[in-house]
Amino acid sequence: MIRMTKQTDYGIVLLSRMAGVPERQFNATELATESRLPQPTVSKILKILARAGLLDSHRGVKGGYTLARDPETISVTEVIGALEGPIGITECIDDTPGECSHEARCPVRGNWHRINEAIRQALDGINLAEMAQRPVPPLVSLGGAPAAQNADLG
Amino acid sequence: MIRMTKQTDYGIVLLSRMAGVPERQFNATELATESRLPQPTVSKILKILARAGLLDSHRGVKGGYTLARDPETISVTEVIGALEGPIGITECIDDTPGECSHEARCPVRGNWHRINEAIRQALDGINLAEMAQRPVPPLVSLGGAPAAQNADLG
DNA sequence: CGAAACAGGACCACAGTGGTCCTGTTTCTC
DNA sequence: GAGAAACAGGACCACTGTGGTCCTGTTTCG
Repeated sequence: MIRMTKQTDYGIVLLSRMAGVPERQFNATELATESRLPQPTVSKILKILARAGLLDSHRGVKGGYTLARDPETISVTEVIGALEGPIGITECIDDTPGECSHEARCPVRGNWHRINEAIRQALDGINLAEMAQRPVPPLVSLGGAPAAQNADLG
Repeated sequence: MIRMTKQTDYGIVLLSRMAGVPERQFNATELATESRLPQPTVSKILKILARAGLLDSHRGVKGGYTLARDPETISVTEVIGALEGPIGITECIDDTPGECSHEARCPVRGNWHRINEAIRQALDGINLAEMAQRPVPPLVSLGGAPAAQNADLG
């Protein structure tokens, strides 16, 4: 499975929640409680997002975080970029020579860019406003209808 | 950065090389030498790919591996799936209930599927034959006429 | 029968991640 | 002005997973 770190996972969850009420200010404790995530972890993630410019921070007693921009203008790509660095899969994301010891004879170097670009574009097409929507009805309150045990993707 | 393991990275490199001469048989030592990768690691990866049905293995002195199918019919999705499990980013890839402790209140659960699906489709559109092509001028001549550039993705 | 190559594990060092904690600094309230 | 609340910025640590090696079969060719 292609993994992204939990930090990024959580970050998107947190931002999506904030995107639901874009103008409101949230503080770390509140978001942690709502999300059932550990408070220090939430705080850490919010700090990173603020430093990346996705959130505005307000210090002091009535401080907290607000979205720096409209959720429609914040793509998933940006969030991932802030929390994990540039979108990409291999070490040869950019064209900096000398990064890869197999550079000279790597037959797929150019094609990785194709893959990375495909992923980047896919993520670029999804913004926080869309993530804040709820496309599926709540699963839990339905009396626990058992889903397929080995659900697969394809 | 969204990472995939080096194992998968190497796997795609190896398969791409094999896809360049689809009918030929390669053994692990040979591929390791060509790719400048450690032989045991290459061997390990090839074994996994064979078990997944992407390669046919031939034991004995003149044994080795051949592509199980035409490279055009093997997508990057399949390779990644064989080496890392199902394509996806979060733990809630499938709809199995109970996997995620935040399930009940996770506002983005359904939307992760959108992201995962976008990535899956992006990777699905790239096959081994395309990866075997050389979009950059060949630095190591293999004596074969370079295939015509196919449809560009980017 | 011996050599070469795959099959299938066990095993280990190491890096990266997840998570906690501590010490500032700012700002609101009393 | 003092105290509390909340962000800022690191340091720190346990643990998982990955990358890589190695060993013991088993098959097949010469």
